[in-house]
Amino acid sequence: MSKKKRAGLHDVAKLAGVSHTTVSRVLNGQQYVSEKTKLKVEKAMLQLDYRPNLHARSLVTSSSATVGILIISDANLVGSLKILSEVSVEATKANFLTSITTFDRKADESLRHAMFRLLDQGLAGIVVISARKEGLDELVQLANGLPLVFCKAGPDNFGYRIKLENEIAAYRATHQLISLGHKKIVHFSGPHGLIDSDDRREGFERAMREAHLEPDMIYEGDWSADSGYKLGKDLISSGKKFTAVFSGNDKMALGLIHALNQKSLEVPRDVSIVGFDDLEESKHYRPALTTVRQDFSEFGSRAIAMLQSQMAGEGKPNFEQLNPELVIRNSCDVVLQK
Amino acid sequence: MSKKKRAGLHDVAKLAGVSHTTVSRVLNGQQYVSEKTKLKVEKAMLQLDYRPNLHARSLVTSSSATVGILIISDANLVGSLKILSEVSVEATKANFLTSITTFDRKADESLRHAMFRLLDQGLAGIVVISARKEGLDELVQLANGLPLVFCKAGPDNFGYRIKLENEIAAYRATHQLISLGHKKIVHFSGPHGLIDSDDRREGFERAMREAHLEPDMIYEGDWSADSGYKLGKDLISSGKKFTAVFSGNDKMALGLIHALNQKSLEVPRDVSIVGFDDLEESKHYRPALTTVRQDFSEFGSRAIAMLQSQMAGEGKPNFEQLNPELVIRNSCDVVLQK
DNA sequence: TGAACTTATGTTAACGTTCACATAACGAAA
DNA sequence: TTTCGTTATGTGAACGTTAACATAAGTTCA
Repeated sequence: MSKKKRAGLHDVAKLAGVSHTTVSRVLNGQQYVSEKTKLKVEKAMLQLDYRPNLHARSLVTSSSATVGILIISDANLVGSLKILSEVSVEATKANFLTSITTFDRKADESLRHAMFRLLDQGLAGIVVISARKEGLDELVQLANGLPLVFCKAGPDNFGYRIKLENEIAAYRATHQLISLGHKKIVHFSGPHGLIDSDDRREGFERAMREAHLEPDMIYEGDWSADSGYKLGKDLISSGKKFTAVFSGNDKMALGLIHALNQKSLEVPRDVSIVGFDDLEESKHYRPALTTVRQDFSEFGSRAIAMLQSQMAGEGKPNFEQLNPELVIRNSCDVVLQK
Repeated sequence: MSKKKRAGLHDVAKLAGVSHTTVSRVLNGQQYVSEKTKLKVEKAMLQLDYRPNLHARSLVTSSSATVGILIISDANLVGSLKILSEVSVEATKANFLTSITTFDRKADESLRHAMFRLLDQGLAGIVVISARKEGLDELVQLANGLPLVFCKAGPDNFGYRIKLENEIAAYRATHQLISLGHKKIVHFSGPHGLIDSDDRREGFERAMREAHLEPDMIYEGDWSADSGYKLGKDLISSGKKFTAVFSGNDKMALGLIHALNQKSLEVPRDVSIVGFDDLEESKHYRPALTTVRQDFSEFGSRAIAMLQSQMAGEGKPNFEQLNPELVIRNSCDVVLQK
């Protein structure tokens, strides 16, 4: 319960018998400090348990070594949180602090306002994590040159963005089904407007068209297993013929399997299914799910690297895509005559 | 690309024809400002697009309206991230900013060091999210009176803590199995030392003992479906007799079901299972899982409320527990003679 | 009428840094 | 020796706020 005030540069300086500027120089590892005084100062710092006052530093330099993260929340919050965590860890490694703020599109607050929360802190850069691109242009303007990186969705004309190659992955997943002989293929998509949903749907459509199949059976869910279940029931009761489903994510695929099973339809005997995400547990579904593995692990390091390259003024906008991989398991089979 | 410097209090003051102190008073909504000048000042602020410099403010008040969140990462990162998100949202509602830092017990960094990252920022309070209690006492000391709240694990003698009633929930889950006539009940626990694992194991043991059953079949996993699968295979090949399993979480239960199915054992016909968590998808497992629902939704608001009560100096340490609920579905059945 | 509050505003000094600039000490080159 | 460059250190002014204190103007009341 020491009521003593924290030691400042001046206190250290006095103890070490030097000027506060010299202490500052030692603190920032600048040149032109003799080894001898450096040692003296460091000893004094230790002795006084000195810790620099970041606010004072930021005030004078008008920027703190902090990266801000703006999470625009949507259906798939967990995914965004994983990216958040990644970014935060990498930021720490690069000696940045992390400040976050969440924006909920349903809340009665403007995105502008949320962005100001970050901007007011005088940050070194901002990472925006969003699944929709609406309103994101405004952020670029507001940032006004401050280093900025978008994860997942981002404005079309803005260079610094990181996303998965959803379209290609979905193309491959669909193609897998087609190459097994399926022709009546259904797609369960995520909510309209989410970049993941849209990209995957487009990949599906492209694969179908290339095979001269009509991509006309598309059902929209909300990523939840519940919605997959509901969509499955709808699909079955619609009486439409289909032999395979490409689900926009694994959880909806699980719900679908449930719905199928309730009508005594088995996977892959009656219906083949490909999912998307490769959740840790997807291999334990019944049957084990063929799916697309997403690798979030590089989001963080790439985001920070992009931020740093902007800080260094290196320019070079680079649009990075991360490459998912198809994992073949038991939920698909060659098509039977029906 | 306006190269103009941001307007400060002085600029606003000059434009409004008052002193910067008056502007400061308007800014902070203090009394003793006439309506007339208040309007003048507000107009000037708007005109100059004034935004206060938080660093300058923090420097003089030596505290920023920011809550820090320290996440101590472990096996169940997703759970911690959900709490993080909750806390952050509630903090924003209460007009706090949020600064986070992650600490990985496996990294070659000390917990001390991670805590200093937050402490150095001169925060208004800190929320610690940890699944293990090791090393947490030190944090209380380091905080040195700064408002502090622990989510999940916390030092035994520290008042401000929020956790689920894991022990009671596990007791009920186990009791459910016992009341269906099961006697040979296995428990799949999470990693030793995690507060969730330990509490659930204790609840299991208490229920067993009260029913005069020996809680001697306890297997330790790591929360993953993979580990549940592996444990399931081990259990089966051990040849031990059992009719029910209380799994420490739903994912391990899923892995277990997988392992059981591979040996042509069906749930609940051959083995009854109760899980823990009630994941959104657990009702779509095959069979739908009887499990314990965890409600994280109050973690955030309670944590912030606790922080605020400490800031206000209200004292009153209160140890809050959140109450989970048993959800009965199809994975349990009365015991058959075996 | 003026003493004593209350309300409204201004003056000035912190807060703990960094940074531009001035200066001191010390060799090396002339 | 003088002069000059390099290295080492100190001085003092910012940075943009808040807060203690001083002062001015109004209002109440004896």
